[in-house]
Amino acid sequence: MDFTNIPSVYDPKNVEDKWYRFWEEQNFFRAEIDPEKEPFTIVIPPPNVTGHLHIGHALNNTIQDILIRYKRMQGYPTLWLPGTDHAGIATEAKVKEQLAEEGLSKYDLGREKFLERVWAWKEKYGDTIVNQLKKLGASCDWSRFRFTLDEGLSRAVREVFVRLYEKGLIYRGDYIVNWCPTCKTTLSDIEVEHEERNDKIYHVRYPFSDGSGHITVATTRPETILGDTAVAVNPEDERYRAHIGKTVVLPLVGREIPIIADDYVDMEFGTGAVKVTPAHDPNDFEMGLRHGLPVIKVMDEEGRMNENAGKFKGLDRYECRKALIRELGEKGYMEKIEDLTHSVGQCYRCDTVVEPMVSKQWFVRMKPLAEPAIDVVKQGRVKFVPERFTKIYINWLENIHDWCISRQLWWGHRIPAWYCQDCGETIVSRETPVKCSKCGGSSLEQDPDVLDTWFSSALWPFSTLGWPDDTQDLRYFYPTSVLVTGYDIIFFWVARMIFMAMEFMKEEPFRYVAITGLVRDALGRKMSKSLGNGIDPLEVIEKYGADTLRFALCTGNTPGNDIRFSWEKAEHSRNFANKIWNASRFVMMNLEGFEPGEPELEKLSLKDRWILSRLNDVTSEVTEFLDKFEVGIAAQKVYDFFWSEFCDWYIEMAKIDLYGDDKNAKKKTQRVLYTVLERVLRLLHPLMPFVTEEIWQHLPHEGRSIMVSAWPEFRPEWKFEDAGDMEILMDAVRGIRNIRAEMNVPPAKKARAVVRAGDSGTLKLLRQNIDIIHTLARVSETDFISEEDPAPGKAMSCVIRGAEIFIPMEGLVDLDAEIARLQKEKASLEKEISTVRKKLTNHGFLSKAPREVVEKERQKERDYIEMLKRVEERLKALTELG
RNA sequence: GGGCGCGUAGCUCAGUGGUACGAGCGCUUGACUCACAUUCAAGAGGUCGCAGGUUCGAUCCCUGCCGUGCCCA
Repeated sequence: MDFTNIPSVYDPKNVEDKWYRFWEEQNFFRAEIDPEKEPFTIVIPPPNVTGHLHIGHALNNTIQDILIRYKRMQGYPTLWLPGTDHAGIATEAKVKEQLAEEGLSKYDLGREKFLERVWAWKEKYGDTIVNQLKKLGASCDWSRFRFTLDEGLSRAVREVFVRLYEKGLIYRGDYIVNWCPTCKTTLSDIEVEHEERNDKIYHVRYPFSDGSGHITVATTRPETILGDTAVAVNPEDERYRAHIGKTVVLPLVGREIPIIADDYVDMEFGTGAVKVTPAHDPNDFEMGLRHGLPVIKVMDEEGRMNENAGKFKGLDRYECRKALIRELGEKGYMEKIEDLTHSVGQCYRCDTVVEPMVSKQWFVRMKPLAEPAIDVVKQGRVKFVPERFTKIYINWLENIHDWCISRQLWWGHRIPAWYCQDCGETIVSRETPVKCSKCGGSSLEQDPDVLDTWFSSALWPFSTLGWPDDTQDLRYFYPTSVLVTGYDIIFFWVARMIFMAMEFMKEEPFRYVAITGLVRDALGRKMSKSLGNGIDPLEVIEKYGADTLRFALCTGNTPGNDIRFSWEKAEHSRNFANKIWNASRFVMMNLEGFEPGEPELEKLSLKDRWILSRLNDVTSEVTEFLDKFEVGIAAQKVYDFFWSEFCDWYIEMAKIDLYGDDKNAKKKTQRVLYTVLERVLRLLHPLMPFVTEEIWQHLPHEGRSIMVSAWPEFRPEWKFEDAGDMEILMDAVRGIRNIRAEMNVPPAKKARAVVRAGDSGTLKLLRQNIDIIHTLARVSETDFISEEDPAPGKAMSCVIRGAEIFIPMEGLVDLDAEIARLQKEKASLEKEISTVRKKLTNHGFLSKAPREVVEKERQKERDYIEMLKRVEERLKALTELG
């Protein structure tokens, strides 16, 4: 076969789609149950169904695919279960935007029509992200694809809701919740983001009812004055003790409210007296409960003042604030206004300032559910990688509040609760009830709200495998092996999956949680639309290929740490893909007459033993690091080996045999080249699936695809004692190259060399492998002289372990320069010797350090002394010559 | 206020109780050498944040401090 027509630049276009199609057609992604074997399972963190692939997805899914491909090659029945999430708020927002362009609101359409629109939207865009994952090379089992709103998962959601309700772990009640006036829905506590803001704090006088003066309270939200039902002070506060029990008149409102004492009040903050608005502040709400205060809600769901706000009714909360400030000032109630920096809660979706509000909602009682979820992690049955996230997780669950799960949206799982219009009974049921279980009435109305999207994704690891049915998949693939996700959703998702799994499966949902960091831009900034600094992964794929994107995302990646991504980085990875391509091209071009087979051990030369030995090391290392989810280090190891050792050294040395006359040597070298290349391609496959497949299919191979070939293993017979001797030869080559470079010897001009070896071992080593030095250092011939022979006069020299090499320069030598160079080398050797000696004369070191370490130092000392001796002799000779 | 991460070559980051082996980019010098100029060769460049402690030995372990970023309250 003629390989010379293979282009010298790798072009991923066509190649990638071709192989993805091939893998799919061959059913390689499909997980098959094999009861004899232990499975390896990952469930995908389901992306938003109408979303598109961003760089964070690319990173996260690349890591999953690497682990899946690696384990698949190791022979595990491997399942990567894909799917998408209906993403209530986000999806509704998009469809609402679309409607707005037509001048419509979702209320204009009504629930049913609106949902039709959303489903249509989902049909249109739901495949986008799936196709993008395929572009990335994701080897998901698409036959098991799930969507959080599909029938099976919806059944799981209902089942969980009903069981928790029956157990008393889900309840409905009037509590303070976070309300987003833009999204017009409640939010759970973690959906509120706190941000420091520069604001004002208003000191307002509340006159005593008896006319004996006033008490001053401080607030950042004056509009809530309208809903105040008390003023609170700390019982220990001397300033106010006498006033406790009195009443004050609420400015502009006229309502008489009591002054109460409560430990919660911070005497140091503001004036030490606080207004209490149970309907619009979580702490005030608690205080209201303790003191039996009335709850007066003054705002509606759009953040406008309601009928309880009197003449302010209809004003937006901020307009109302302005109006109140003006009027309080005019009427002499405003004592002062100060600047204040405090943190303000905002909606994580739309950044609107969240309004705490009392409202009737559904909640999950968290304490009983949190405990097993804490225990399972403490017992190490679920392990976070890196470990430090364990503490964050446990700390959160230990301080958890009840979870508000009802959302005032239409897109989602409707709450399976019905209210009897006749008797007011609440019916929670798996099936839609036809009549009231209490009064038998048939006018039942289902709760209009839907569940928090995270409620359904919390069930993901088992609902996707068929739960609540006892399916084969569930029995075999659960618990899953590892969850790969970002630290930003540990609370949202990871914790919730764990407590739901402990409640319903009585077993952890996954053994490991591999945490990834954020992908930032080249300057370390978060990628964002507003900054315009985002990099579209599809653009990277389009330009450089998916392998390049994957590799670029892996290198320098440490679990749990943020990484930076830039086009430069992508280019470097592209170069690596091209390097693999060209090295493979070289091997293929030199396989003429190749007879497949293992390299015959007894025929191997030092360079062969060295590269096989290094391949062995790298195989172990890559395996070990992938097992620890350290894809960054694994990538680095295989990169270094491939580029620096295989390409820069072994291939260059292999040319000696390939282009030489010894047919046997050629045959042997072909086998080594092939073996190393083929195995390193397999090591690379999980990282760069496409280019490795493309090349592998061109190479002689057994099996249908590299993706289902066996993961390479350490081979004991490739462990060679003398492999390290290669380093001496490499030092010799580097030394001569160095001399040539310093003396500006043109690359085309071959040099002569004289070797003076100190011991027979080194002499033999150099003699046997002199062709390596000749080829790589461009030396035409070498004379070997003995210890007793004088060194060549006008020559440059380099000292390696056990020998020195001279390059006669025929009068071109700049003696002074050479002397200066040697003196520098002498000084550096002397420094080394002095540090080594310091250790070797230290009794503590000699008696306490491990013997190998001491012996290593001794050997070092011997080597350095010998090298120093040679340098000194050389210096002396040159000085005399000068 | 509590918790956590980071601080190593000009830049971006790896890394380990035993001389920092670092890597990429950048920089200097040379080469279109028959796989690759998306390349090859050679080189310069670091008190591994500061101060203590543990240890025969610490960049890597402990304590404090400084700078920086994040999470939670």
